[in-house]
Amino acid sequence: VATTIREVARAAQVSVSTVSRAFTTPELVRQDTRRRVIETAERLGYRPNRAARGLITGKTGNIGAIVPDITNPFFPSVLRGVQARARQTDLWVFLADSGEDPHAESRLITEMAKQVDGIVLAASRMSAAQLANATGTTTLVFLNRRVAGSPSVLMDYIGGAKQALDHLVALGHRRCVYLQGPATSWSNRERRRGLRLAARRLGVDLLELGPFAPIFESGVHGADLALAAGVTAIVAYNDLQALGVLTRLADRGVPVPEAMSVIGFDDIPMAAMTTPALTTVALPKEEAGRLAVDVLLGLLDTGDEDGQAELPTHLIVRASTAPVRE
Amino acid sequence: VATTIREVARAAQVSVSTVSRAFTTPELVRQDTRRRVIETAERLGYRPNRAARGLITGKTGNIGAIVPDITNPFFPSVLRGVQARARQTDLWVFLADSGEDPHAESRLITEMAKQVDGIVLAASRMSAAQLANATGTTTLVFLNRRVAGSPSVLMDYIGGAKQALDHLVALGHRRCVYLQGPATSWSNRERRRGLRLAARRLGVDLLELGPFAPIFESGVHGADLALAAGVTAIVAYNDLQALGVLTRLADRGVPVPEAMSVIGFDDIPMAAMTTPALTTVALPKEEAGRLAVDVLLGLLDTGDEDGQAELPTHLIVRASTAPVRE
DNA sequence: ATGAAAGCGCTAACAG
DNA sequence: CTGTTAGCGCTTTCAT
Repeated sequence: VATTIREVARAAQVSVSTVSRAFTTPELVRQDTRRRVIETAERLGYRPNRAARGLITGKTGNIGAIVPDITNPFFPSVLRGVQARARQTDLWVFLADSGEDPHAESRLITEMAKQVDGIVLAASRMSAAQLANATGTTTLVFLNRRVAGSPSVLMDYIGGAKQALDHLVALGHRRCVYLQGPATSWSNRERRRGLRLAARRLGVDLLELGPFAPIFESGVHGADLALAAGVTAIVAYNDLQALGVLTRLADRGVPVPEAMSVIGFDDIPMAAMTTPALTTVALPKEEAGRLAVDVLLGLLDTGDEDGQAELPTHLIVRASTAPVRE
Repeated sequence: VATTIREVARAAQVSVSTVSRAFTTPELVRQDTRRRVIETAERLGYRPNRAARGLITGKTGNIGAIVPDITNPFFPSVLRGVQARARQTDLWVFLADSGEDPHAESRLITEMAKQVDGIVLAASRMSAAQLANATGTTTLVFLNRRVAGSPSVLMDYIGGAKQALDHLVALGHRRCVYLQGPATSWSNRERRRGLRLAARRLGVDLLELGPFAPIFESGVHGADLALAAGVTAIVAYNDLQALGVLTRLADRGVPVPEAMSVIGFDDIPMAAMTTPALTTVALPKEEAGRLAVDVLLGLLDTGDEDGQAELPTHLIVRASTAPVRE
């Protein structure tokens, strides 16, 4: 039913190789021949079969994107970046959701490996051992996780955490709590590290709670804990948690930002839409997705291990933070 | 680098055909031979090359999923359903985001067609002409759009709209506004139709505003319009819009639900997390995604045009609706 | 029950 | 610049 290269060749009065060349290495075909071929192909509705091509070139023209939870608003943004950049290079992206399960994640990689040129692995939750095992099956680019010897796209959480605490200190806060994310999350460890560093430098009391799942409900949970701890500010692992904090605080009649300041990480769309709007460390989500594909492409083309790219982050001050009350 | 069927054949002392059969038609291979083959394959880490297989069987083992905007929380839920069901059948899913652009959507279909067995097209924004053109390139299953002669997974918006208005009327509301979604959206037309039907039957004044994009900002915009129109209740095209309404109303000092009732459609995760929590017509998003894949699979297997499946919807009453004030 | 051989649609030497 | 030929890894007749 689909037009093949042979039919085009016959119709255009050339050999199949010429048709093939007209598409893959046009500079090797005489101008007018090429035009004739392309026109004929167009007319016949010919589209090269990528599977057949891949069989011989060894490249599939596909990449994979694996995320822990597609319903976490952070990841759709990343995926949009991945997908947009892939489309520009005529690459297609296989989507997979590991459901926050490291084991499922590792299985997905193995099974996907055969039909992709590489995989963008977002916020991998795998253990070091699983990681070592997965590396090697196919070209992997990590997003939001640093892995020794593997290319990755990172974000400057140390800087972001510093900005968050500087902001809080400028407002007079001295006692804050950090609501942790998943224990398996590299970003959580990194954000915590940044917070600790800054807290020590600034002489701020930093209490760490958790780990918690990166979801709204954890914030609801954590808010009560923070309240009991008597702090004046809460830094959440991500915006989803922070939103949960906001809701719980409102329910308990604690005015934000008057009685408690709240900061998140991510800057998901909803962060700007709540009342009060959320102060948060904004992350370049789409850009990270695009960059991850670039890194992958670079790796495939030149084989150079570009190592780790780190993207800047910046605090967006909205309405959920204010000077500490006397 | 990857193990091929030939190596397995040699190692297991059989021909390649036997290895092939052991995987695809095990009943044609003697028990012990099969076991030996499978074991050898396992040991060698052999995984059949799907592209090569597809070349000859004509099936790729891939399906496509196209959504208008992956950052709209409705779609990640659908995608999760699609992906989960696909994985159960050892199918892989290509993801594409059309960016709400009908033209891009139609191009994506054509380009994707060659490498998939079928496509789940969520909330297609294409015109009837573009639709007619796209049908036929590959097997298409529509989700949230009725297309004559094409299989689709629909939701009962008529029923949902009825529930919403019944609820409003029970609370004493007589004048409401409907904030429309995109003009190109079938769900918008359908929800509007359901609302009109119910309004007529119940003797409710229904004012229609829009069309608007299915985003938060449209709700902000629409809230002012609704206020000026002097209604007591707002039904938004979707939860994102409804959230915008809530925010704007709060900013303008209009208490919800005391001075205005607000209802959305979708039941995105955020709907339960706002203050007040949003009353909304819940849609079976994941289920729809799974069902779409089932329909697609059925179509591919048996070729039967199952026609249109319609999933039930139900109103979830939360805190954004209340009796109209005297 | 198993093997040999013929391709699926395409690209990549290798000749001219 | 273009054509011929040999496969890529696999499934599927057709024999045996």
